[in-house]
Amino acid sequence: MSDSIATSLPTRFTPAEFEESIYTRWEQSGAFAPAADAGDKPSYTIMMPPPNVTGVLHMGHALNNTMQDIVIRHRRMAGYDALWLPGTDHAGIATQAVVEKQLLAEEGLTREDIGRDAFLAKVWDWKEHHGNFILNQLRRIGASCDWSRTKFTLDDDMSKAVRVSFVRLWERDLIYRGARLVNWDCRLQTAVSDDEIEYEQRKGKLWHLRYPVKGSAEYLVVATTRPETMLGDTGVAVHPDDERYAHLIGKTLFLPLVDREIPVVGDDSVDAAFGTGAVKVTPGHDPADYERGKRHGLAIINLLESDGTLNENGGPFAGMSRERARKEVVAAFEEKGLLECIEDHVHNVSISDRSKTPVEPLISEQWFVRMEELASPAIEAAKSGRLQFKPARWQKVYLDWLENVRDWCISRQLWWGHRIPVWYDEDEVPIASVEDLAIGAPHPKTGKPIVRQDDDVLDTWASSWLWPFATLGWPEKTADLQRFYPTQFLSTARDIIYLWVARMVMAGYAFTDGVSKDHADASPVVDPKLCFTTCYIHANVLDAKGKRMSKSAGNGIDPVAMVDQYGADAVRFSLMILTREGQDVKLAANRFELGQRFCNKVWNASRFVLGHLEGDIADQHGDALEDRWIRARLAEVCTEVGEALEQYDFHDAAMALYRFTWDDFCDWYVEAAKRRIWAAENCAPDSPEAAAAARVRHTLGSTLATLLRLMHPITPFLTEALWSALPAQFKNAEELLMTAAWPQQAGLADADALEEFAAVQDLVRGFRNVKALLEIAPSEKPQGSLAAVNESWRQKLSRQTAVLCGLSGLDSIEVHSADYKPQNCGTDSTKVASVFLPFTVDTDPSKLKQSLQKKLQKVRGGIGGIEKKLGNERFLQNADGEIVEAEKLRMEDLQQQAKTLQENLEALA
RNA sequence: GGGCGCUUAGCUCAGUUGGCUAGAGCAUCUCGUUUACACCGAGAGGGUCGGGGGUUCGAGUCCCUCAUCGCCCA
Repeated sequence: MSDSIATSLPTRFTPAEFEESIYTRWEQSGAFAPAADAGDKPSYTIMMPPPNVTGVLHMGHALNNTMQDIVIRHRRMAGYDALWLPGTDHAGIATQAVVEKQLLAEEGLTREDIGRDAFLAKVWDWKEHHGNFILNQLRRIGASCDWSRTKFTLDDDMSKAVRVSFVRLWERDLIYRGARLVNWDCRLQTAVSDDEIEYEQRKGKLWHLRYPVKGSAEYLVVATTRPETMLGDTGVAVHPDDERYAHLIGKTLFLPLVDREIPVVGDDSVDAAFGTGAVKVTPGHDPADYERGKRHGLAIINLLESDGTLNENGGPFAGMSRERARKEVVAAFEEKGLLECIEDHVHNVSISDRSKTPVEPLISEQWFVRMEELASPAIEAAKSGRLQFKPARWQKVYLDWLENVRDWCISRQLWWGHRIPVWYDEDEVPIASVEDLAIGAPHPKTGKPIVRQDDDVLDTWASSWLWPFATLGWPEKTADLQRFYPTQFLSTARDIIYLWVARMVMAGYAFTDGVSKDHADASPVVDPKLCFTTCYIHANVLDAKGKRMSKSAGNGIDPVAMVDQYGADAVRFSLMILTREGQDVKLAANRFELGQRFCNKVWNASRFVLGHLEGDIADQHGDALEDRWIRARLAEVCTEVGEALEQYDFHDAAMALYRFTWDDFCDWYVEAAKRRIWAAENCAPDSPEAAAAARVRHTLGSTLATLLRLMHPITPFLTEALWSALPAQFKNAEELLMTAAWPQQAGLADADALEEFAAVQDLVRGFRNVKALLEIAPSEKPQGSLAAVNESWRQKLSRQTAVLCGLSGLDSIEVHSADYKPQNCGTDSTKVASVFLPFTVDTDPSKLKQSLQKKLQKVRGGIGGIEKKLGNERFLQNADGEIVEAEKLRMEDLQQQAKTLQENLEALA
């Protein structure tokens, strides 16, 4: 190797020294953004799922964004007008909570203390300072998104989009205000949706309470996990078929402590086997009871203030916290002799995702969106196959939710977010408006003066469901919208299929009529309102024990720390190899060594190649078997990787590259190529050896160049660094690999070369194996010989003695025909030939014998299996002709091998 | 209660529509520092594919059932 490259490239890949400058080069080249003029390129768009603006990059983000980056890099190279648009969402509850906490800690103030406007100014201030943190982290993993189009869900144009969407739904009468039992987060004092709730198994108690029956000495005993809610009971339900209580249905009970008379009703929903079989009904504070109450016309009593303390309906317990009221209520029952017993009980508690406190079902006034009508085109899109899920099974999850969709509570009692664009006149008549309505201005419908705007804000999802098109300028018919909508690929986590994926699809159909351009000149758009055609549901990243990584459990692995330690390419490549489609990935930090080793291997193989590209390089390929073989393999791997990426099979693409690079290129081709390169070192520049070496260099260089292109989407930094060291003749004037062309056809299909070189590999393994078994030192170069099974192979192998010698570590090889039977030799046999190495004086053939016997046994086992098949009439009748033929051929091979193994063993004896 | 997924070598996982003697990486053992790489090279050992039943000429693969673990919905 010449000194200049050898000394300029370190022997190990040191990603930290390259990554930053390479990222800067990419960014400064402008290649992250689609070209100003796309010509007739078809567009390919990915909208990045916007992380929370408060967020910190975790492994799930790293995995998801790596996949998106791979897709967009591949499409960009493959000639698409490729846009990957990044952004963040304003994460109403989370962000408000962060700033409230800070405000309290630093100034001892609550948001109410400083007022709405001042508080919002503080949140914006926080966002300006911290809001880009997670996006900057994405740069570290190499994300090639178009930062110039970065969006935030509270940007002015996004806010406009939210208002327009709200007003359009309003005009279609799909928005209504109603009293509903909602999940109330008492800490954050807002409604949260069903989807923002986690269920946690907790140990609790089951209190058995006695309710006296009116006009009788009897008690009806109810069991409850929440005794304090009895203050809001308006009935007791039993199963109509439950004989224990049949006589009580229709009777009246005295509700203790509050002296209310409540009825006993029969209801099918009661599980007679649970508790006492009698259920207290609290329609104001339990969803199931709410339904029961509706069926039986029971009153709804609300017991709670918005902070979770009991209100005046709590009677003597008013003003107490839920916890205190529970103790006091139980004590009161005990005192009156109405507490039957207390059981231990494990039950599910609903926990608010955001505050991690138990939610209270609470009756309150909220805004809702009617979903049924919006859901139907989204259902149809999936059923017709226009919307594809990958893995496909997630379609069922999507459809299940849409087909049973419930109305969406879109109001949140927060300040940070899109304030609901509804104004009221003095009679509380509401009206929605895109433009602000001034206080005192006439109500557009009633003409009476507007007195106030609704205080609440919209659920964050009510802005992110517009993400695929609002980010492109909707509702304006912008050039971007026409150019990049609809999008092609959405990659996200399974737990937001409902929250986000389904709603985006609905929004696409509800709002994007006629916005996309006619793509007929490029890729025809089948469904111009379908916001993406493929929804990829990525794996969950688990810790080494299979538990979900979470901040609270402290078992997360910080992707940025992993990038620091192993390099971004190693992290990316490892994730892709480890993550099989549809399969969660268990991760420990040391798993990234896999990618690190691979990157180092690529680095060093490239060092070797680049070091030898400083000599004369021919403009023609080498013409040896191994040259033809590596080109044939390159053609195969090129097809494999291209197809895998088009189908979003990231694991398959990474695996194909790993196999080709390590096994084929490094272990076989480069090793084989050394022979001719070194042979030329002592020859004149015009010698045949020098000419051969120049052609080998061409094949080495061009193979590496193509390999770098193929690898670039997965390991962009490494390949870009190596690309810049590659001589111009291999680069086709493409200075930046990131924007270089994807190889459509590389290498050269050559079935003969594949078969012949596979035979050479078998023989090399045979020689190496015998050499090891005879305990010949690797540095020793004995003289070998081989006996080909037939004349055709004898001739072919005669031409490959040089490469066989070089790879097997032999001095020379004699090629004989099948009848060649040397004495005192160690042997092995392959499909096409037996190999022989002479014993030395102190050879102990016992290991060799053992090995041959074992192999013979295995081969005979195989023969037995096939004999059984071929001897079976029904196999011959039923199996495909091709299969039968293949079995017969295999049989011949195995019998040939058994025969030579047998003979070779006898020769040893 | 309903649905989905996992179970293959010591560990982590691949195994297309059923059809080579079930593969890889890590770990283990032996040998080696040969001018790209010890984050390396060569060789080796290691699995009755969770249990049972069925369909079939043939099952890791399809069907039934049981078990285990995990996730989602109610």
